[in-house]
Amino acid sequence: MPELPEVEAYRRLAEERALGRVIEEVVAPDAWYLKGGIDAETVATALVGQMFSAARRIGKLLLLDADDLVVGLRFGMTGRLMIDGADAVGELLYTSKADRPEWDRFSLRFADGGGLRMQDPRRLGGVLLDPEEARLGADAATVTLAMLRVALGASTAPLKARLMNQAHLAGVGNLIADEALWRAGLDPRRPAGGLQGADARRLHKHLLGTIADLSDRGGSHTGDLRPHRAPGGRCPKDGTELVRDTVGGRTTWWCPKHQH
DNA sequence: ATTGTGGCCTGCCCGC
DNA sequence: TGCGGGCAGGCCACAA
Repeated sequence: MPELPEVEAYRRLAEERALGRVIEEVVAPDAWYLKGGIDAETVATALVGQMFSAARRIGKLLLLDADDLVVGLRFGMTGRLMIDGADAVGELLYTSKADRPEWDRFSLRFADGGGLRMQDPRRLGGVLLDPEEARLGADAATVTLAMLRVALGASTAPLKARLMNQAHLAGVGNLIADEALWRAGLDPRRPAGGLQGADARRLHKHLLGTIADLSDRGGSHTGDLRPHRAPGGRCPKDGTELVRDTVGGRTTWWCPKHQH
Protein backbone atom coordinates (compact mmCIF):
# COMPACT_ATOMS: atom_id res chain seq x y z
CA MET A 1 0.00 0.00 0.00
CA PRO A 2 2.05 2.92 -1.19
CA GLU A 3 2.22 5.64 1.36
CA LEU A 4 4.96 8.20 1.49
CA PRO A 5 7.91 5.81 2.02
CA GLU A 6 7.02 3.69 -1.00
CA VAL A 7 6.46 6.66 -3.28
CA GLU A 8 9.79 8.11 -2.16
CA ALA A 9 11.41 4.82 -3.19
CA TYR A 10 9.67 5.12 -6.56
CA ARG A 11 10.96 8.67 -6.87
CA ARG A 12 14.54 7.57 -6.28
CA LEU A 13 14.13 4.77 -8.79
CA ALA A 14 12.82 7.21 -11.36
CA GLU A 15 15.59 9.66 -10.58
CA GLU A 16 18.20 6.98 -11.12
CA ARG A 17 16.76 5.37 -14.19
CA ALA A 18 14.18 7.49 -15.99
CA LEU A 19 15.91 10.86 -16.47
CA GLY A 20 17.46 11.94 -19.75
CA ARG A 21 15.93 9.15 -21.81
CA VAL A 22 13.90 10.00 -24.89
CA ILE A 23 10.30 8.78 -24.74
CA GLU A 24 9.46 6.94 -27.92
CA GLU A 25 6.04 5.47 -27.19
CA VAL A 26 3.19 5.83 -24.71
CA VAL A 27 1.11 2.74 -23.96
CA ALA A 28 -2.07 3.64 -22.11
CA PRO A 29 -4.53 0.79 -22.62
CA ASP A 30 -6.76 1.71 -19.69
CA ALA A 31 -8.70 4.91 -20.32
CA TRP A 32 -9.97 4.88 -16.74
CA TYR A 33 -6.41 5.23 -15.52
CA LEU A 34 -5.95 8.58 -17.28
CA LYS A 35 -7.28 11.32 -15.02
CA GLY A 36 -8.39 14.86 -15.71
CA GLY A 37 -10.17 14.25 -18.98
CA ILE A 38 -7.10 13.20 -20.97
CA ASP A 39 -6.93 10.28 -23.38
CA ALA A 40 -4.12 8.10 -24.66
CA GLU A 41 -3.62 10.16 -27.78
CA THR A 42 -3.32 13.38 -25.79
CA VAL A 43 -0.69 11.84 -23.54
CA ALA A 44 1.25 10.44 -26.48
CA THR A 45 1.22 13.72 -28.35
CA ALA A 46 2.39 15.54 -25.24
CA LEU A 47 5.18 13.14 -24.30
CA VAL A 48 6.69 11.42 -27.32
CA GLY A 49 10.08 12.90 -28.16
CA GLN A 50 10.50 14.47 -24.75
CA MET A 51 12.61 13.37 -21.80
CA PHE A 52 12.33 13.74 -18.04
CA SER A 53 14.71 16.12 -16.29
CA ALA A 54 13.65 15.64 -12.68
CA ALA A 55 11.71 13.29 -10.41
CA ARG A 56 9.94 15.02 -7.53
CA ARG A 57 7.46 13.95 -4.89
CA ILE A 58 4.76 15.71 -2.90
CA GLY A 59 3.13 13.40 -0.43
CA LYS A 60 2.05 10.32 -2.34
CA LEU A 61 2.19 12.01 -5.74
CA LEU A 62 5.22 11.33 -7.94
CA LEU A 63 6.03 14.14 -10.36
CA LEU A 64 8.13 13.66 -13.46
CA ASP A 65 9.20 16.90 -15.12
CA ALA A 66 9.29 16.62 -18.90
CA ASP A 67 10.44 19.35 -21.26
CA ASP A 68 7.20 21.30 -21.25
CA LEU A 69 4.82 19.48 -18.97
CA VAL A 70 4.68 17.51 -15.74
CA VAL A 71 3.51 13.93 -15.48
CA GLY A 72 1.88 13.01 -12.16
CA LEU A 73 1.72 9.38 -11.08
CA ARG A 74 -0.64 8.30 -8.31
CA PHE A 75 -0.32 4.76 -7.01
CA GLY A 76 -3.45 4.37 -4.96
CA MET A 77 -3.08 1.39 -2.74
CA THR A 78 -1.88 -1.27 -5.13
CA GLY A 79 0.24 0.51 -7.71
CA ARG A 80 3.89 -0.31 -8.38
CA LEU A 81 6.45 1.47 -10.49
CA MET A 82 8.86 -0.60 -12.51
CA ILE A 83 11.61 0.68 -14.76
CA ASP A 84 13.44 -1.65 -17.14
CA GLY A 85 11.93 -4.50 -15.12
CA ALA A 86 13.29 -3.28 -11.77
CA ASP A 87 10.98 -2.76 -8.83
CA ALA A 88 11.74 -0.24 -6.09
CA VAL A 89 9.62 -1.80 -3.40
CA GLY A 90 9.91 -5.50 -2.79
CA GLU A 91 6.64 -6.02 -1.03
CA LEU A 92 3.37 -4.19 -0.75
CA LEU A 93 1.00 -5.27 1.96
CA TYR A 94 -2.25 -5.32 0.10
CA THR A 95 -1.17 -6.10 -3.41
CA SER A 96 0.00 -9.15 -5.17
CA LYS A 97 3.69 -9.52 -5.87
CA ALA A 98 2.83 -11.09 -9.19
CA ASP A 99 3.72 -9.23 -12.35
CA ARG A 100 0.99 -9.79 -14.92
CA PRO A 101 0.82 -8.09 -18.30
CA GLU A 102 -2.87 -7.32 -17.87
CA TRP A 103 -2.03 -5.23 -14.78
CA ASP A 104 0.08 -2.81 -16.81
CA ARG A 105 -2.14 0.28 -16.70
CA PHE A 106 0.35 2.78 -18.11
CA SER A 107 3.74 2.41 -19.78
CA LEU A 108 6.38 4.50 -21.46
CA ARG A 109 8.90 2.99 -23.85
CA PHE A 110 12.22 4.77 -24.16
CA ALA A 111 14.13 5.10 -27.43
CA ASP A 112 17.01 3.12 -25.94
CA GLY A 113 14.77 0.07 -25.62
CA GLY A 114 13.90 0.14 -21.92
CA GLY A 115 10.73 1.40 -20.34
CA LEU A 116 8.70 2.53 -17.36
CA ARG A 117 5.58 0.66 -16.25
CA MET A 118 2.84 1.06 -13.70
CA GLN A 119 1.47 -2.24 -12.43
CA ASP A 120 -1.81 -1.83 -10.58
CA PRO A 121 -4.11 -4.82 -10.03
CA ARG A 122 -6.95 -2.81 -8.51
CA ARG A 123 -6.66 0.25 -10.73
CA LEU A 124 -6.78 2.63 -7.78
CA GLY A 125 -3.93 4.76 -9.06
CA GLY A 126 -3.81 7.03 -12.06
CA VAL A 127 -1.87 9.29 -14.39
CA LEU A 128 -2.27 13.07 -14.54
CA LEU A 129 -0.83 15.75 -16.77
CA ASP A 130 0.23 18.98 -15.08
CA PRO A 131 -1.42 18.12 -11.76
CA GLU A 132 -2.38 20.99 -9.50
CA GLU A 133 0.45 20.73 -7.05
CA ALA A 134 -0.87 23.63 -4.98
CA ARG A 135 -3.83 21.50 -3.95
CA LEU A 136 -1.58 19.43 -1.74
CA GLY A 137 -0.53 20.45 1.75
CA ALA A 138 2.98 20.38 3.18
CA ASP A 139 4.89 17.17 2.63
CA ALA A 140 4.67 15.08 5.79
CA ALA A 141 8.29 13.90 5.64
CA THR A 142 9.68 17.39 6.04
CA VAL A 143 6.87 19.28 7.75
CA THR A 144 7.95 21.65 10.51
CA LEU A 145 6.13 21.98 13.81
CA ALA A 146 4.78 25.36 12.75
CA MET A 147 3.51 23.93 9.46
CA LEU A 148 1.92 21.00 11.27
CA ARG A 149 0.09 23.42 13.54
CA VAL A 150 -1.20 25.20 10.45
CA ALA A 151 -2.28 21.91 8.94
CA LEU A 152 -4.25 20.98 12.06
CA GLY A 153 -5.72 24.45 12.28
CA ALA A 154 -8.76 24.82 14.48
CA SER A 155 -10.38 21.78 12.92
CA THR A 156 -13.01 19.88 14.84
CA ALA A 157 -12.47 16.81 12.65
CA PRO A 158 -10.87 13.75 14.27
CA LEU A 159 -7.11 14.15 14.52
CA LYS A 160 -6.52 11.12 12.33
CA ALA A 161 -8.85 12.36 9.60
CA ARG A 162 -7.07 15.69 9.49
CA LEU A 163 -3.64 14.03 9.31
CA MET A 164 -4.83 12.03 6.32
CA ASN A 165 -6.37 15.01 4.53
CA GLN A 166 -3.95 15.48 1.64
CA ALA A 167 -4.99 19.09 1.12
CA HIS A 168 -3.61 19.97 4.55
CA LEU A 169 -0.79 17.46 4.98
CA ALA A 170 0.43 15.36 2.09
CA GLY A 171 1.67 11.79 2.41
CA VAL A 172 0.02 10.28 5.48
CA GLY A 173 -2.05 7.16 4.84
CA ASN A 174 -3.93 4.85 7.15
CA LEU A 175 -1.03 2.79 8.46
CA ILE A 176 1.31 5.72 9.10
CA ALA A 177 -1.49 7.64 10.80
CA ASP A 178 -2.21 4.78 13.20
CA GLU A 179 1.49 4.17 13.87
CA ALA A 180 2.36 7.82 14.53
CA LEU A 181 -0.64 8.37 16.81
CA TRP A 182 0.15 5.19 18.68
CA ARG A 183 3.77 6.25 19.15
CA ALA A 184 2.70 9.73 20.24
CA GLY A 185 0.09 8.40 22.66
CA LEU A 186 -2.72 10.39 21.06
CA ASP A 187 -6.32 9.28 20.61
CA PRO A 188 -7.15 9.31 16.89
CA ARG A 189 -10.66 10.56 17.64
CA ARG A 190 -9.74 13.74 19.51
CA PRO A 191 -10.38 17.00 17.66
CA ALA A 192 -7.41 17.97 15.51
CA GLY A 193 -7.56 21.60 16.50
CA GLY A 194 -7.44 20.78 20.18
CA LEU A 195 -3.77 19.84 20.16
CA GLN A 196 -1.71 22.22 22.25
CA GLY A 197 1.89 22.61 23.31
CA ALA A 198 3.46 19.33 24.30
CA ASP A 199 0.85 17.24 22.47
CA ALA A 200 1.55 18.99 19.17
CA ARG A 201 5.29 18.72 19.68
CA ARG A 202 5.00 15.02 20.47
CA LEU A 203 2.87 14.41 17.39
CA HIS A 204 5.37 16.27 15.21
CA LYS A 205 8.31 14.31 16.61
CA HIS A 206 6.64 10.94 16.18
CA LEU A 207 5.18 11.71 12.77
CA LEU A 208 8.65 12.48 11.40
CA GLY A 209 10.15 9.58 13.36
CA THR A 210 7.57 7.14 12.04
CA ILE A 211 8.12 8.18 8.44
CA ALA A 212 11.91 8.00 8.84
CA ASP A 213 11.81 4.60 10.53
CA LEU A 214 9.39 3.06 8.06
CA SER A 215 11.36 4.42 5.14
CA ASP A 216 14.55 2.88 6.55
CA ARG A 217 12.85 -0.43 7.21
CA GLY A 218 11.44 -0.64 3.73
CA GLY A 219 7.85 0.51 3.75
CA SER A 220 4.71 1.68 5.50
CA HIS A 221 3.80 -1.87 6.52
CA THR A 222 6.88 -2.22 8.77
CA GLY A 223 5.53 -0.29 11.76
CA ASP A 224 5.68 -1.59 15.32
CA LEU A 225 1.91 -1.49 15.65
CA ARG A 226 1.12 -3.11 12.33
CA PRO A 227 1.49 -6.80 13.35
CA HIS A 228 -1.04 -6.21 16.14
CA ARG A 229 -3.74 -4.62 13.97
CA ALA A 230 -5.88 -7.74 14.06
CA PRO A 231 -8.68 -9.16 16.21
CA GLY A 232 -7.33 -9.87 19.67
CA GLY A 233 -4.21 -7.83 19.03
CA ARG A 234 -2.54 -6.23 22.04
CA CYS A 235 -0.59 -3.03 22.45
CA PRO A 236 3.14 -3.79 22.17
CA LYS A 237 3.79 -1.10 24.78
CA ASP A 238 1.50 -2.13 27.61
CA GLY A 239 -0.30 -5.31 26.60
CA THR A 240 -3.75 -3.74 26.57
CA GLU A 241 -6.15 -5.16 24.01
CA LEU A 242 -6.31 -2.79 21.04
CA VAL A 243 -9.57 -1.17 19.99
CA ARG A 244 -10.77 -1.31 16.41
CA ASP A 245 -13.17 1.26 15.07
CA THR A 246 -13.79 3.47 12.06
CA VAL A 247 -12.30 6.95 12.36
CA GLY A 248 -12.36 9.36 9.48
CA GLY A 249 -13.91 6.64 7.38
CA ARG A 250 -10.93 4.32 7.85
CA THR A 251 -10.32 1.21 9.89
CA THR A 252 -8.42 2.40 12.92
CA TRP A 253 -6.62 0.52 15.68
CA TRP A 254 -5.46 2.15 18.88
CA CYS A 255 -4.56 1.47 22.50
CA PRO A 256 -7.26 2.67 24.90
CA LYS A 257 -4.79 2.74 27.79
CA HIS A 258 -2.01 4.99 26.58
CA GLN A 259 -3.55 6.99 23.72
CA HIS A 260 -5.51 10.02 24.93
C1' DA B 1 -15.16 27.05 3.51
C1' DT B 2 -15.84 22.27 6.63
C1' DT B 3 -17.07 17.59 7.64
C1' DG B 4 -18.95 13.04 6.84
C1' DT B 5 -20.57 9.33 3.72
C1' DG B 6 -20.66 6.23 -0.05
C1' DG B 7 -18.78 4.38 -4.26
C1' DC B 8 -15.18 3.04 -7.25
C1' DC B 9 -11.72 -0.55 -8.48
C1' DT B 10 -10.17 -5.86 -7.96
C1' DG B 11 -7.76 -9.67 -5.54
C1' DC B 12 -7.76 -12.40 -1.71
C1' DC B 13 -9.43 -15.05 2.08
C1' DC B 14 -12.82 -17.07 4.82
C1' DG B 15 -16.80 -20.00 5.70
C1' DC B 16 -20.12 -22.87 3.80
C1' DT C 1 -14.51 -28.20 -4.91
C1' DG C 2 -16.71 -23.70 -6.16
C1' DC C 3 -19.09 -19.83 -4.64
C1' DG C 4 -20.52 -15.57 -2.20
C1' DG C 5 -19.59 -12.09 0.99
C1' DG C 6 -16.60 -9.15 3.36
C1' DC C 7 -12.52 -6.63 3.45
C1' DA C 8 -8.51 -3.80 2.13
C1' DG C 9 -7.98 1.94 1.41
C1' DG C 10 -6.65 6.17 -1.67
C1' DC C 11 -9.26 9.23 -3.88
C1' DC C 12 -13.24 11.67 -5.47
C1' DA C 13 -18.12 13.10 -5.91
C1' DC C 14 -21.60 14.52 -3.30
C1' DA C 15 -24.59 16.25 0.57
C1' DA C 16 -25.54 19.09 4.45
